[in-house]
Formats: sequence, C-alpha cells, structure tokens
Amino acid sequence: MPHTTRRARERAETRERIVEAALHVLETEGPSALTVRRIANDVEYSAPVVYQHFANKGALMAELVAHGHHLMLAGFAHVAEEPDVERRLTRTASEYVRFAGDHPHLYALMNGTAVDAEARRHAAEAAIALLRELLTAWSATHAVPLPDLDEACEIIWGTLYGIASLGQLDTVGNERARRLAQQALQALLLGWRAEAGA
Amino acid sequence: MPHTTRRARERAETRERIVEAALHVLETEGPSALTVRRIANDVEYSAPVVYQHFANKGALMAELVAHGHHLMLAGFAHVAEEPDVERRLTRTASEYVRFAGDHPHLYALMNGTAVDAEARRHAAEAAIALLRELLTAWSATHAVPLPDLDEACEIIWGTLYGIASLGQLDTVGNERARRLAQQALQALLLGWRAEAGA
DNA sequence: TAGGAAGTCTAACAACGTTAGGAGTTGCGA
DNA sequence: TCGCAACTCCTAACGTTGTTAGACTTCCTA
Repeated sequence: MPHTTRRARERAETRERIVEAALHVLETEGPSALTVRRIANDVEYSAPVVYQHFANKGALMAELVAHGHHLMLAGFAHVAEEPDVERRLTRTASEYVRFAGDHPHLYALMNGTAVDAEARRHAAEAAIALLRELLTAWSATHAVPLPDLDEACEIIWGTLYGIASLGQLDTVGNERARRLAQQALQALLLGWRAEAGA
Repeated sequence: MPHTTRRARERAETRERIVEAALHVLETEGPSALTVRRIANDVEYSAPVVYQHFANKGALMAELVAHGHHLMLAGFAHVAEEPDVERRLTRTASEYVRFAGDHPHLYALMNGTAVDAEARRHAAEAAIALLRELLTAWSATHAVPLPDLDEACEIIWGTLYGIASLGQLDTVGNERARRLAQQALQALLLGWRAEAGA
C-alpha cells in the first residue's frame, strides 16, 4: 500500500508548511499576528485543519520554540572550530545574544510564559548541554575547579538570558548587549579564577 | 463646591479599588484570569466602568507594573540600614530575587512583553537609580574604578533579572536562585576587582 | 461497485477587549 | 419648584480570538 505512505508524507508536509508559515508570521509581524486563522490562511487551508496536526495553539507554539533552538544551535556550530576554549565560550555567548537580537519575537517565545514551561525546558536541553560541555572544558584547561558545575552553568545561563533580554530594549540595543555579555562573562570567569586562586 | 471634591475622591477610590482587585486576581490566579470583566465584577461594577479610569487594559496593566515596583522598592528599604556596602548590594540582590519568587505573576508582568516597553522602563527607573547608587558607593569604598558605570549597572541588572527568571522554573526554585544571584554578584565584583588590580 | 475511512469546509460557541447609546441620578440656576 | 445639564452606570452589541461539531466530498478497500 504505497498510497498510505504518500498520505503520511503529505500530512507531514502540510504540518511542516504550517510550522514554517507560523514561524514566518511570528518573525515578521510579531506574536499578535500569530493567530490560527492567519496561519491556516497562509497555507491555504481553513482553521480547523491546524488542529489535525496540533492539539492546540500552544502545541504549535511549542514546536516553534523547538525550531528556534535548532536555529540557535546551528548558529553556534561554526564557533565550534575555534581552538581556544575561553574564546569558544565567549564567542558562543556573543552568538547567543546575536540570535536574540536577530529573532526578537522567536526569542521571546522561547523564553516567555506564552509556552508551557516544561516544553521550553525540554527544548533548551541541547543548548544547556552545550554550555555545560564548554564550561567543563574551560574548567579543565584553565585548571579552575568549579565547586558546583550545575550552579556555574545556571549562573551563566541566567546571565546571558538576562543580558540578551536587555538587548531587546531600545535603550540598550543588540551590539551593546553583545559587549555587555562579553564583559559579564569575562568578569564571571575572572571571578571564579580569583576564587580558585585565593 | 465640596461635592466636586467628594466626587473626585470617590473616583480616585474606585480607581484604586480597581487596581487592587486587578493585582489580587493577577497574583492569586495568574495573567489568564486577569480580564476586564472579571476585575469589574470583583469591584461590583460593569466592565465599561474600567474604561472610565483606564484608556485600555494595557494602561491598567502598566499601573500594576508601577505598583509592583513600589512593592519591590519597599522590600529593599530595610536593607538600607546595612552598614557594609558590599553586603548592602548583595542583600538587595537577594531581596530582588526573593520578590520575583514571592510575586511570580507580577514579576512576569513587570518584565514581560505584555506591557509596553516604554512604560516598563519608566516604572523601573527608581530601582535602576538605586542600583547605580549602590554600585557607585561600592566602587568608591573599595577603590575599584569601574570603566563604565552604566555598563556595570546594566550587567548586574541583566544578570539579576536572568537569574530571577530562572528561579521561576520548577527545576531551579527560589532559594536556589537567591544563592545563584549571590554567587554571580560575588563573582562579578571579584572579577572587576581583579581587573582593576591587574 | 458499495461502504467506510480520511480530509476538508462552513457554522457555530464561549470568551475576550472595546464602544455606542440609553437609562437613572444628582446638583445648580431660573 | 421645575427643568436643564452633567455625571454615572448599565445593557447590548461588534469584531476577533481559540476551539469544536457536523456535514460534505473524495478516495481506497473489500
């Protein structure tokens, strides 16, 4: 029965088209334009069709969050070649803030309260794992024993998140936020080094 | 004409009752319960009455944001007696994170995208001024020249904001977030000290 | 070829923010 | 005291949102 596989493929395709249409609307017109009817219109279907692919609007938005994390991780990829660990860490941080500035609405959805907290946490797992990896490498190569890796991870995570969010404000701006993130990360690492050295 | 003053007082009173009802609903039942009809019901009026006191729901929410900042600043007040500058700074930071944990929905409203960014910035001015004050005092007493006070301010602001937001997650929690904020602030200050000392 | 499954649409529901228009009350001047 | 003006408040409605029910069409299988 090859027809059933074709059906399944078509289903997956329209599902993907829905996600892409939603992403496009969100990024170009903001969250207030992200309505079920609008998305359905853009993929040339009626609204109820969306509910054949997603239980509700929240599930679709959760998918956008996951999509956003994939995009972000892809942006991190080209930094992986950087040989110096500390620079790899700081450049990743810079890339993170840049992503927030380039995709403000998507970034807000990835971190705001519109999407279920559990779904957000799950989507962020890969990025957190990357940060943990970078931090352990830094700790090892610089011989700075971090008393609690999880804590250090969460501190950096929170710091970058906060500064990236600051960058959304007109009074701060993106490139300034990137500089701030650099400074903050430098200061944090220097502080931990000083702690270990004392 | 004393009646006009009485009218004005009554107007101000119902306005205040609206704000308090809205605050109560937000804090106890979250932002999804914060509807105009619900608030009007709680103050025993019909919905349109709300619009005699606020141009729209956004204006009411902006008022809640301002209210939230007053509450937060009141929480900072008792820390002002602390004689040691660095401890005053760290305890204020701890109080900030505690506030976020004690009033999660209000805190989210104060920092999320639901309320106009300009209104939020304006409401936060006093708190930012306090942070700047604390930081200049710290810089002076510890003889650590900060190359850019504004940047240092924004870094701490962003860091605390990010970590406080992390504290909203079930996986982190409030007291842990307070510890993280302490650690982060210590590390930042230590890092700046090390920078200046080098 | 008959019948059931799958896909899609129109129509509707409840709830939301918001506005228009009309009652009812209050207070001042003639 | 009467009537006019202002103020206060409510009912009713509009347009939009997320979401669901039910009917109609299309297509594959038996």
